[in-house]
Amino acid sequence: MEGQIIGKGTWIDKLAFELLEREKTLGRSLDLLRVESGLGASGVPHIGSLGDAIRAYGVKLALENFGYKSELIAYSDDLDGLRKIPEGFPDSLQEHLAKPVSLIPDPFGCHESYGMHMSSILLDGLDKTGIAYEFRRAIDTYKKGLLKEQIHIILKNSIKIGGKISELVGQEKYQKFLPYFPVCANCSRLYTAESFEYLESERKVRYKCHDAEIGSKIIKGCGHEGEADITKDLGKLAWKVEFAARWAAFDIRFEAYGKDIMDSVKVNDWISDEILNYPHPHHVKYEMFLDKGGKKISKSLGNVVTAQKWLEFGDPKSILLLLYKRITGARELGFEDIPSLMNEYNELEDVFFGRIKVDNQAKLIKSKGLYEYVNLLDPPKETSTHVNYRLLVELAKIFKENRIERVMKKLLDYGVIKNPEPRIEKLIELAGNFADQFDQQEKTEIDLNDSSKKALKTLSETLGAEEEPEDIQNTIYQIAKSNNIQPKEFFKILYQIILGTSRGPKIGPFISDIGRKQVAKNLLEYI
RNA sequence: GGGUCUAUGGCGCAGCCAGGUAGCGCACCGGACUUUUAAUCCGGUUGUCGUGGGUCCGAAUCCCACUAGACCCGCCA
Repeated sequence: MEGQIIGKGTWIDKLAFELLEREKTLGRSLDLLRVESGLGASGVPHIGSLGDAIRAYGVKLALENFGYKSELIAYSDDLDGLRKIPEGFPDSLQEHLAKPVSLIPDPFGCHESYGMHMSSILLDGLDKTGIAYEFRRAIDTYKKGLLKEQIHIILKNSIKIGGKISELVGQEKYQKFLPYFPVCANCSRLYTAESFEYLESERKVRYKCHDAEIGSKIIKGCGHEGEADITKDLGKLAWKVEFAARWAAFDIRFEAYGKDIMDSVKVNDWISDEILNYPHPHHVKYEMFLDKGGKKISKSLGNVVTAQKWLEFGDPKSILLLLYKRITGARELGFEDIPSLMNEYNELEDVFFGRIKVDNQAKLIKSKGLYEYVNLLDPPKETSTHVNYRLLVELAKIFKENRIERVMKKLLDYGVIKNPEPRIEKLIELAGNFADQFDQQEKTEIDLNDSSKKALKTLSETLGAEEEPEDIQNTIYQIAKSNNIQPKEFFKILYQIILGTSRGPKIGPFISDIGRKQVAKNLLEYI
């Protein structure tokens, strides 16, 4: 049990600490420690993309907690070319393939470009989770020439770089071409224009626009040959070298990355250190989120885990908890994780306020720290009323009409809560959405013979009249018997009609909860 | 070809990244309640932590090797 605890005891603190140690060794200024997150702007931003920024923000918080000034740059890669049309997007985008996403009109017409449409979805996710950032865009960065010095140095060293890329990651391409893609002056496509010569004194690249293979598709080039001025004309560095240019230009000290771009980071680190003479930022690698096993079949939009969709079922803290609880490990992710995350947050809160005892001191501190990060280091002063999310889902399944009111009443009856609160209303709404979307019961065919119909009729009539709720259970039993139906069968039929399942809560009190008259009407529909 | 991750009760998983009595959900068993089922509540069973080494007073946790599976890169971003 030795070794002192760093900061708040989480991996975030450890990471920030390592970063600081490294910066001190490098002897760089500690006045402002910038962290960066790259936001893809070509695909629909899912929770993994959001994770990159949220985690970087965690590091920023940790640095501030250590007493340093820090800032998160959210950089939208909106000069990237569109490589394929995302699911659910119109085919009209076909003609824009390979063009920079910020030059493609928004197919939904609500933003200035396709790229901004995508970025705004992500930024909205950040806003909703309470992440503060400074937004920068690739297109502005290049237009303003913020990277021009770095581009120049990189292109001057392109032969050395091409060789190194081949050595580090086995990609031969940049031994033949420059790691710079001009936007073709004729057809505005990006990847089709291959640059092959750098005219150093003029700061221009010579390029030719020809067919390029992107994914499994061939994109036709227009055959245009031209020169592009790297300080003025639109174009961008290849990803293998672009990060480095950005790090150096923006003075970035930390950037997390997913394992899919591991190779790019390896190359960029080298470029940064050796070519641009800017010690690369501190990194942490994270695993990608995977679909739940077997869930890949359906690529419908409903299966893409976006922050917006997540927030229909869980609160922002559940997203933060998901991303802050750990960084290592491959993870299969789906909306079905929301209930346990919602409950886990409550547990953490109990630990934080000392309502759950944790013996291990290190673990106690870590749990408390995690709670603080999930609250963006501004934890509530007092604990809130906890309601188990799964219980809410169960109740929401039963009460579909006037849901909030009725579930709230049940919670009061159960003694789970003392008073109705707006916060609980919100929870019921979330759990209700979850129940509606995911907890669909298997629909069973209801097989009714004449005697069951007769029994249902009798029951319906009885329920329609005034009756003591306590007797309903008994009445049902009697009706079944007098119609020569196994009570077991009759109860099953009732559950199928009322709930769409073959089982359920004790039916007498349940029927009075829903309302006898309502059930009576319901039953009639089956006769 | 290169790389990363994963392996923990019957099933699904947490715990591992900062070593200190192996946990949760489902399932299962018992009890309470119920003139049936179920639900609910209370209690309980379930493990050589993939294999083999190593470090340590102490390893699910750290290190090395191996086995199996998943994923990523080798287009592009």
